[in-house]
Amino acid sequence: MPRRIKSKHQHVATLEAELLRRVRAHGGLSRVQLARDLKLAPSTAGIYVDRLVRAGFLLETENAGRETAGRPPTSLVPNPDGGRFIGVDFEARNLMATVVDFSQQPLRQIHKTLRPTDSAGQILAKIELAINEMMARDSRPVLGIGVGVPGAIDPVTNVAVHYDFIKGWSDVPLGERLGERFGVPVFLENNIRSMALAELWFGAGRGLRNFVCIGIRSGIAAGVVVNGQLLHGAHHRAGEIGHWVCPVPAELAETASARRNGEWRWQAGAKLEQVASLSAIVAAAQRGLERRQKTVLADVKGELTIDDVLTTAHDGDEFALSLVRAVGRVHGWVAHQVNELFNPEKIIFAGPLADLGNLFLAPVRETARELGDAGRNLTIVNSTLGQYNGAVGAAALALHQWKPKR
Amino acid sequence: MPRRIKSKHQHVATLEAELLRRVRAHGGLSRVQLARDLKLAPSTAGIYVDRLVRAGFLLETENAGRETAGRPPTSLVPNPDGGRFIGVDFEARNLMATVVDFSQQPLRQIHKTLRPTDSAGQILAKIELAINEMMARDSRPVLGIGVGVPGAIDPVTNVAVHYDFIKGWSDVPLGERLGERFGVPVFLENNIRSMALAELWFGAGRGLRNFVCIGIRSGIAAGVVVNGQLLHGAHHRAGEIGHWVCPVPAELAETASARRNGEWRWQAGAKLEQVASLSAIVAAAQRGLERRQKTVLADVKGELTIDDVLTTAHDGDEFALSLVRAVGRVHGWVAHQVNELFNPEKIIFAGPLADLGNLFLAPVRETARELGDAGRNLTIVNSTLGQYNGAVGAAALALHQWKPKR
DNA sequence: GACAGTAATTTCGATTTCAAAATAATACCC
DNA sequence: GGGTATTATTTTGAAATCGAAATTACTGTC
Repeated sequence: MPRRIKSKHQHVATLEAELLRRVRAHGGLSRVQLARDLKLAPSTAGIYVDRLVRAGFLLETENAGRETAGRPPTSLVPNPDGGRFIGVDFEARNLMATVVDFSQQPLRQIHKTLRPTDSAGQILAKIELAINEMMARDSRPVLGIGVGVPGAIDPVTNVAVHYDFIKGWSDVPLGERLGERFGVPVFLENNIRSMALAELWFGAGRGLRNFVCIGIRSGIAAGVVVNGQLLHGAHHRAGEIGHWVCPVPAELAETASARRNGEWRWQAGAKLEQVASLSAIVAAAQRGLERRQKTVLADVKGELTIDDVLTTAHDGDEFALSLVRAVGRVHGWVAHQVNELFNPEKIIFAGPLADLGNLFLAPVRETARELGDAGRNLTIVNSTLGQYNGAVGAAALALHQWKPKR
Repeated sequence: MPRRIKSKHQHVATLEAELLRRVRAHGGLSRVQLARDLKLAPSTAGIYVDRLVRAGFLLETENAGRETAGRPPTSLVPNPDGGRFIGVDFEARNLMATVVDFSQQPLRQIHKTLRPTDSAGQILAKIELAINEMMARDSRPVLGIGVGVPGAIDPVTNVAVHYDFIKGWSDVPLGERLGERFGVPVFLENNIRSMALAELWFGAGRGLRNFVCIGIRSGIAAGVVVNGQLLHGAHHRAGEIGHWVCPVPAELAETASARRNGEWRWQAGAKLEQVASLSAIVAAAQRGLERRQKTVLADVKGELTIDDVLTTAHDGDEFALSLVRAVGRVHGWVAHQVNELFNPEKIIFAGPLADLGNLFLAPVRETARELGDAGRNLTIVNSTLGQYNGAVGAAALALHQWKPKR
């Protein structure tokens, strides 16, 4: 399907950007391989590559010992000194930022804590502060900034539309504001979707064209990649499975009567976020403590946090483990439903639960297998990208959307 | 994003096909409007349109009284005499076929009944018979054949991979076979997806870029349109929500104990197809009769059919109605889940239940609204295309995929 | 070490597509 | 009825891209 681009010059820049993307994704390509990949004539690929080499975005490298006959290809790699990109990822509690060089190697990463009481303005200030820190101390120019924003965004106007958990976070013209402040292009994306991009380019989704990344943090959402592209939906709200109505395992039920029978239960209007998110786990743990469950969590001083529950589970506490397993079973159901609807190659779980490894993953897989035959074709894995996941994805977003000037 | 096509000539044909698609979708466009739509220079659009007019695929028409200043545009319409396309749609019980002219006006439609005992070979023969009937009696050449196939297909090799309800229906090289027999290009698509295409081009999905069509027949599946394109998934199995694990309303529960409390219930492993498909309705009705439910269905002689239940519901029988409403509630839940995940502009229900109108739709909408706030942005409708839905979609598939020879 | 074989890249018109300017066909105003 | 504004289409020369034919830089063989 041909998709034409407005002006001829814009089109040229788009093609150059596409070449850069390929080279980054698959380091060490030759002109001919690029031509084949992008369905260009070899001569055309040559013209563009030469231009990019001359502009300092690509480097020609010697390639190591070769076996085959024929003129050896000249391998191309992105020039690390081509420029830098900054990625920021935040939600209600945390802000992560990273800088990467032109070959997408991370240079530096920082983490800032946000207070739940911070206003939109204060958070904006902290974002700008973080970006400032990342810009400093380097001769290579910053070419773009990517931001993973919680809640809904409008990628056309680059406005952050709304997020429940920050006061006054409505219609924030984030793109415009940062663009003016720093004088470089700014790219926004929803934050679970930028995590999915990180998986697509660096993580478990590398090389795949169809996968789903499910992020479990305070809320739950999915980033869906179809044909190598992120799914946005009609109003950029695709993937909000936190509002899915789901079954509730006994361990996570709120009322005593619901806990009584061991089976899963349909509870009118039970939302996935209220059943199987990090905050739901904390709430369930607290209910357990009120019931005087036998658990080392009882010794925790002060407010119970999700880290308490997860480390306790990791150390083998039976109660904490039972919560993790129950949540895993719910997400096994989620994986099954998602698999039947999308038929992806892989489902990737991201967030602190994924860091627990098999403690979380085993019940997910087991439940998914019980529910569907198709489960056998499906790979379910934990993300291994860690907590800078979203920031790296945001930086990569900027890097991929950016186009060389002509 | 530029997508380049192999050979230059193939690309030209692709562009011509794209122009034809636009003109058909939006009859009466001018050269300039086409150029704007496809982001071509007006001069380029002119060249291609001229070629298509000369080839007899487009007609220039006088346009009626105009108001605005400026040179009036010359409207373009597809030439009905450009050729014909045949569409076939079948599942275990029925086969529908249609011919449409080049402007996608249906010329003739036929319906054949299939026996559950028919073998793959017999069904193949009936398909060829139906196509033969559609080819006859017309001077305009048949340019392509589209087939809506039940079960999984491989659109690359044009092989029908598998379908449970026809004996021996595995790896049928349908595309190759029909192509050799009739000497024209053959295009395959899964059944429900061709219904979604019909909605996209002629029905409730016209002009939309994101919607979901849910087909309720013997099984249940969804055809998902994202950015104006059908979703296929990694193994062409996307949309198989018939295997979703869903809640079960009391009216549809199988066991007496499950029926006891009025609430919905989570039943381990209850699959949507076993709960809320046409066959599930018949089964639930039969269970009701065994319980000696008061209903006019008790008077039906012979095997109970889905038509019996639906007409009885339409006539106001309280028991039959309760089944329809319960199924409607389940699909309200389905609509909610689909909406949260895809964020489509519309959800369209197709199949015999949709023909019941509000009897079915009201409980769907009510449940969807109860479950999610987002439901307010969402339009849920019944298909109005009737039973030739799939066949028309298959014909349109051929028409849209077909490219003029150069 | 010359020579064939092979694959990558470059060269060289030819074709496609573009942007901008010129032309055509209408409505509206006086 | 003639001039002006407006929009659609066509013309025109230039830029992008192509396909095929050199050319280049290797490996392997005698």
